[in-house]
Amino acid sequence: MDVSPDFDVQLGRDGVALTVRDRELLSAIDEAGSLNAAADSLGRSYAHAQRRVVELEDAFGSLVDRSRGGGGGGGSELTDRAQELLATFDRVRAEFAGVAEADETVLTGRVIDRDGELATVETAAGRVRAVTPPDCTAVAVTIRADAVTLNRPADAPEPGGTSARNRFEGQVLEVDHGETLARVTVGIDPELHLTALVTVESVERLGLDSRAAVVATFKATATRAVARTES
Amino acid sequence: MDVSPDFDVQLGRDGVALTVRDRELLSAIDEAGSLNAAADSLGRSYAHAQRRVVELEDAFGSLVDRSRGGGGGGGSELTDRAQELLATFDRVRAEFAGVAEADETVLTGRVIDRDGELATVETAAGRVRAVTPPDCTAVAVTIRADAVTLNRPADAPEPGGTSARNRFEGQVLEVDHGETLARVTVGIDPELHLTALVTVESVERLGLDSRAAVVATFKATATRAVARTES
DNA sequence: CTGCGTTGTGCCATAGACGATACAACGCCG
DNA sequence: CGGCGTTGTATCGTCTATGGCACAACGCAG
Repeated sequence: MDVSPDFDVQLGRDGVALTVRDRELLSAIDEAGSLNAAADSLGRSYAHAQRRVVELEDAFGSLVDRSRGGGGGGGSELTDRAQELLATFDRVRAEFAGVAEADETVLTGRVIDRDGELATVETAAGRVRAVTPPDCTAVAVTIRADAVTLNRPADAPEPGGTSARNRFEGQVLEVDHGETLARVTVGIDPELHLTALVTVESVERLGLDSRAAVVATFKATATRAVARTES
Repeated sequence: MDVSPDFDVQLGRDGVALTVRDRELLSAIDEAGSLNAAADSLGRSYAHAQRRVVELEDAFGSLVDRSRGGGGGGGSELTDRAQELLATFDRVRAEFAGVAEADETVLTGRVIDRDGELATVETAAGRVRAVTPPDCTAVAVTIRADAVTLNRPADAPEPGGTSARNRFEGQVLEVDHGETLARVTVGIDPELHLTALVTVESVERLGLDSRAAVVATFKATATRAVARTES
């Protein structure tokens, strides 16, 4: 189904959420040097922008040093705390964007063992360890392509020596070259393809031609299962 | 700064976004067997719920089989497509939730080489390969704890044999045991701590006691950089 | 044929977010 | 001392999402 995952990021605190809209406002204040000019450059009303800044400061602490009167009539600039908030916002947003874009492999299976948040899921392709919500046995397991590491069979880490709890042997079926990133489809099983996102450089270094043997590994903590309605 | 990242998931199509609110509505229809009872059980108005279903179907295709008249007055049930949409929604939401919860390590540095989306960033602790937006040199690199794999030094994969492009040697500084998951802080440098989220079982299997030597690896494609305002 | 509970539709009310406008307060500067 | 551009504040109007309500259409059960 061709739907596109999308998201809105927020940084919450004291029940107030700093949204992308607020991020734009603070950023504009930083550039314009005054709340008034910032609201104007964004095509927003000064009144609302001013109120919003006060609301945000109630929750997040001092964000904008404002002064009125004086040379040029006054002005405003961001505090260090506000700069830090903006940086955090951008980082979080980038992380979410990465997830929204990422290809993913979905396996269906059943929980055969559980230990707290972690479960072992029996799937058509074998057993997968994944973070799993409580009280469900029929699950769908999602494996993000950027979480899958590919290894040459000879150099693949011993299962006992790595924290990557999931390990599948397979062969390269297809390499979808991008400019610097490549999407590699690994056949684990006639029924199961696993997609990995790796650099083109890795493709060349590992010799990931079609039919090359590879070992795919991924961490249990990067793998999420969700309850599946039995149909 | 104690802010909590939060998010709203949506599945977009044809300019219409299926939100968490819509997910609740569809789910309630599935359980209640009628649009009327569903709206009622959610404390929402039937009129709006009905209109919303039509809006969604305009964009996503047939979602609810509705019939009026007949035994019991009629009723509604979800189509397979709707069930599939709900499952997709849950999977995406779980992925985002994982990101929102995850601890992360932030490194600041400068881009010293760039090849399309990928860049090499020079940081205090060494060079990191990360997905990087265009046109920026001062960046902050985010490494999610669930993307970091820990290896015993003896079993660590050869840099040439794995697609994990980032590799740091260090020693365990602290292990924060949870029930089944543990947050391991690895000292790479006096200045740099890297946090990894691994299973408790891995902690025991790898013997991750304090001061144990480990090799931390993570993929470039799972590492995001964002522009940083030079201060 | 009537009753009943459903879907479908239209119209109005309400609440929240936001813009528009007006005006006071401030403080340097000529 | 007055001008100027800023911040601060109040009030009103608009837009959008949503709830409330009324009523028609439907189709089986009795």
